[in-house]
Amino acid sequence: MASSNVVKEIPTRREEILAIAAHVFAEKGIMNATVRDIGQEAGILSGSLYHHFESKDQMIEEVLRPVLTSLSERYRQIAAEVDDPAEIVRQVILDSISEAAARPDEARIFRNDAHHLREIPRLAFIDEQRRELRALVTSALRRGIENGTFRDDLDSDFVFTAMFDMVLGSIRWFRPLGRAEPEHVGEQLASLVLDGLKHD
Amino acid sequence: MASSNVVKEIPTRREEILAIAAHVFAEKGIMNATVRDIGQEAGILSGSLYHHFESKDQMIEEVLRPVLTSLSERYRQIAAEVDDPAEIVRQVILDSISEAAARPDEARIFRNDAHHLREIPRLAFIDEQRRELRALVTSALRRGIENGTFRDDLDSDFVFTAMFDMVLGSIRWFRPLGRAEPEHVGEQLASLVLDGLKHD
Amino acid sequence: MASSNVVKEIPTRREEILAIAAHVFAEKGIMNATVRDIGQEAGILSGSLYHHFESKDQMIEEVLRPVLTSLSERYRQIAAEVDDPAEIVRQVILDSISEAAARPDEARIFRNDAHHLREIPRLAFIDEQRRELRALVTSALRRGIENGTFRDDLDSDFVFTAMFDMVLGSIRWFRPLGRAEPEHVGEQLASLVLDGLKHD
Amino acid sequence: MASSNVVKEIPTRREEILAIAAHVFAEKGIMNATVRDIGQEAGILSGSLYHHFESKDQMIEEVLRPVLTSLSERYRQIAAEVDDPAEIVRQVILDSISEAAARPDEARIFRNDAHHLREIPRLAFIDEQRRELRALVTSALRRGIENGTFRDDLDSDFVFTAMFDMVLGSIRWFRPLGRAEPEHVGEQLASLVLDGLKHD
DNA sequence: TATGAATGAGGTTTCATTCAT
DNA sequence: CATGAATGAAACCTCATTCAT
Repeated sequence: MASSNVVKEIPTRREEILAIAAHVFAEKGIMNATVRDIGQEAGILSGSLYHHFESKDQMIEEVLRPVLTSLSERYRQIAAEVDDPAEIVRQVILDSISEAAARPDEARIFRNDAHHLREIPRLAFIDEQRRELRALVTSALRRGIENGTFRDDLDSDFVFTAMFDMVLGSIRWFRPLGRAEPEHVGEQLASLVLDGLKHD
Repeated sequence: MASSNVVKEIPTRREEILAIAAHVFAEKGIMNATVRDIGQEAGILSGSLYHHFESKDQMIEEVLRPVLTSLSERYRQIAAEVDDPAEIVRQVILDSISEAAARPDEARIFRNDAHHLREIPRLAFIDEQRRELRALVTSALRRGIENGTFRDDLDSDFVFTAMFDMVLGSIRWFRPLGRAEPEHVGEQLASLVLDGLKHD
Repeated sequence: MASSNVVKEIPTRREEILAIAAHVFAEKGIMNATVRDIGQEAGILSGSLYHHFESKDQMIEEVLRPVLTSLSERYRQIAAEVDDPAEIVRQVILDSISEAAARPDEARIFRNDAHHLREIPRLAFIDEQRRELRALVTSALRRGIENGTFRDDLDSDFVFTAMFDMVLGSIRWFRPLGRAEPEHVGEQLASLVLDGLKHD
Repeated sequence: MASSNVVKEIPTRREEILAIAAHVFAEKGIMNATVRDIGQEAGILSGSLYHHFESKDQMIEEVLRPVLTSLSERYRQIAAEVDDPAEIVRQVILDSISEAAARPDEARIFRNDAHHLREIPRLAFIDEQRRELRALVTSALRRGIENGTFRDDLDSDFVFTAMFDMVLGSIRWFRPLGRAEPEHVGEQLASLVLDGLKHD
């Protein structure tokens, strides 16, 4: 009882497999990755995976849900604590990128397979969470336009979409795959979005 | 003889099927779209597709190659005719988006399935073409940094990647699916990249 | 009318195609050769073959029947004209090999696909012709045993089978594919069968 | 532990299926036999075969390789132990026929489908093994010619080919399909090759 | 005669999933 | 917890054949 609160849990076999599955999904793509691939990587037969999980879709869900839960919390915190619109945009970008860096496999899955995820019924929560995030960001954008921080000739929804395509794309740049530290990537991206390419 | 120069050719059955295939690929994703889907949409049996094409992969190739050929030409023209780095960036964005608007199915395929395309051997030309484009854009970015147009604290390669994630993402906004004219989307995007969100 | 008796006919398109088909069948094997292969080699589409022939099986039949008819005649002539059993065996081997040399494609088909031919109903005549030949040869063998020319410890049917496996196999040795003239191959084979490997 | 050396192993499901596959291949021919045929004979669906084997070609390989391995060993033993060229020829024929009698399905496959086997890449070992055997036999033949045992007017390579066409052909004569015991067939064949049809 | 398009049956293979042991 | 065997649906592809033009 005590241990479960204080000490980092020894991962159960289930969690081990989930981590492996995440990696396989990221590496091969959700559609391309077979349960056999996952079993092989885990050192068991594909059929044995079904002692731990109901289906491949359930594995996908359990891989992705924690990331979104965690992101959701961060975004709510930002919304509650930060007031300046530009700072909200910056924090959302930095936090998203930091989360992606902390869970690189999951981030790659979102990046590469967003399209396919949408067709899995039990993954509907992804879209919900995205709507929540969109509301947070676009409301900040609109406030920024009102108070004169942001230009008024850009569509908020459009800017949100573009921002997040960049965020998801930027994970290709993280070490060790790419060449930059996640913090650096986040700063460059936030700066690009807020200030643009041109000087002043 | 004269007419073949002036009048738009009647599409052959092969071209008809190719257009249908492009749509199915865009709609369902390359991996998810089956040859049966394509056959059904074309009103023939899946096996009959092999009268026109050698394989599903060949269809994919023939769907995508023309877009890249056409883009390649445009980019070379820009490189040859435009000098100002900021104008090059703007033109590349506008032309890419206009091409995406002209061939919405193909654009969606690139957007949704880039990851899967990379694993099809005969589609290696996509990566080559991407490298060519990257060279053009990053060289303009570097010149812009040198002559003081662009900020010198942003990595050129990184900016290129981010730009193109946005370009591909922006196709979701075109009419009739979205709500904006492609020209408008292009201008917003170019402006966002060049000037950023913030006023001045 | 006169010309058809004296002059060698200009081959009709039908006959041209038949020759091509024979070659394709020989090269790829009857099962492996597709009507598309034949059409391609003939410079027309596979469907167009059906203006000349009812089916692939009919093509096979028309390719093979003339060889058997011709062989049948030769064998009957030998049976009618030759008396000495050893000479009959020798002549049958020489004539079979000379026929195989004259129609190399057909010979290869018999050699490689005998097994498959047996399953095509309209090719039943092949077995009939084989029975006829067997009767001729084994009768000569038995007469040879009776009159003391041949050893009496070898089974006639078995010797016939062995002889013809060698005959069909020997076509691999003809020029230009192999290294010997058909006449030479025939003499070696007849001599091997009649006198054996050992001296005297 | 001890038992695994003494008692004949219980065949695994894999081995069972392999034996069934060998039979189906022999019966219908390699090209004509479908994986569905094999599955049906094994009492499972064709797809289930792929739990045990990677492909139809792999099944063919695993069916044929043991025969060739076993033959190879026998031939090496003969080469090591026997000196007299005529005896080598006799032993090679007898052993080949005894092996063919022990594995009738595999022998029929070689006999009926040699031509098709050559086009399966992973079956290249068949040709290698054939070359090894050819070297053994032709070297014995040449030594026999030198020491006066064999006639010097027959080409060694040609005799080898003819011999083996007969050996493969002779399997049609084994009980229960044919009418003779394999040993008897072997003796007749060896005697025919060595001494010929004619008396002395 | 030939083309171009299509059929329809059947081929090999893949894969998520189930279940007795 | 895991294995080993199997299912069943569906994937891509092949090919002899047909037929309107």
